[in-house]
Amino acid sequence: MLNQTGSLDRMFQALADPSRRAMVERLSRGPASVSELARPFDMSLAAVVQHVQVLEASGLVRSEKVGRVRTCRVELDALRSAEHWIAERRTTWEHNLDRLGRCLADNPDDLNEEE
Amino acid sequence: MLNQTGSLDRMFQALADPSRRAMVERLSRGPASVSELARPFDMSLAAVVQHVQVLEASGLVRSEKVGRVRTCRVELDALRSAEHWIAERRTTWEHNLDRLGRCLADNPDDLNEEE
DNA sequence: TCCATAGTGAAGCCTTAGCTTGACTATGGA
DNA sequence: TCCATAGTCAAGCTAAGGCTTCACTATGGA
Repeated sequence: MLNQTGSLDRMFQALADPSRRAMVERLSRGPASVSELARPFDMSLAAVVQHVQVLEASGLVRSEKVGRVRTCRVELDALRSAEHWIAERRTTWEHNLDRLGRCLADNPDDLNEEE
Repeated sequence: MLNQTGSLDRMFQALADPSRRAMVERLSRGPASVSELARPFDMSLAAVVQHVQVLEASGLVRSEKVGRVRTCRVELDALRSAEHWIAERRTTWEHNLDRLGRCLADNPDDLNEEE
């Protein structure tokens, strides 16, 4: 869990590209070869391979080659940790708003501070 | 909800930078001015302003200027929708693994298909 | 044995990101 | 009224990102 900064960088960076998100989307429905991943795209195979490499470097996807076919699948833990980072900030902020709300409800005069 | 592709691009892109994540982190603990956001960084104010603009364009942060101070705060909905995208893929894949597991448990002979 | 399939690797190209600096514009307190 | 504060705007620079093409390397089926 230490120094996850770089890995979060790579994960969010990986998810920032619509083609790569589409690939993750596809892989969430089951493993696929690079060529299968490439099918929906109007893009060279080489480009798709590069996207897969980015996804793999980010930890979001794992792949292994059997014969001449490289099969890719999503990596649950990485998905979880990206989700978790966001959830943490969200809930922190939600609790803040909550406290603020209760505070305002308790002291209705404080809308304009110190007035 | 339609055509959220571009906005997801911008959100994940925004979260891909460690400085910007640190700013979101800071803002999740409460609103802050641009200068406050800048304080922890060894970076020009202008650079920080540009980060804030990226965050704002992504929808993750909202800001408003009062007097000469621009106050920033995180936007809950955007945070939720980024989180949601990941959660969807994750659960889809989790259910897949689940089904696979049950399937293998039911037909222990299918480990090598068709053999 | 031959050919089509499935990738790999490297070079190059153009665009975008993440800064910097320097000049400039409100604001607001002493 | 003046000056420090808090931003804003615009160049410009370097590096990274997202492609392409082309040449090349297994594999596996007919």
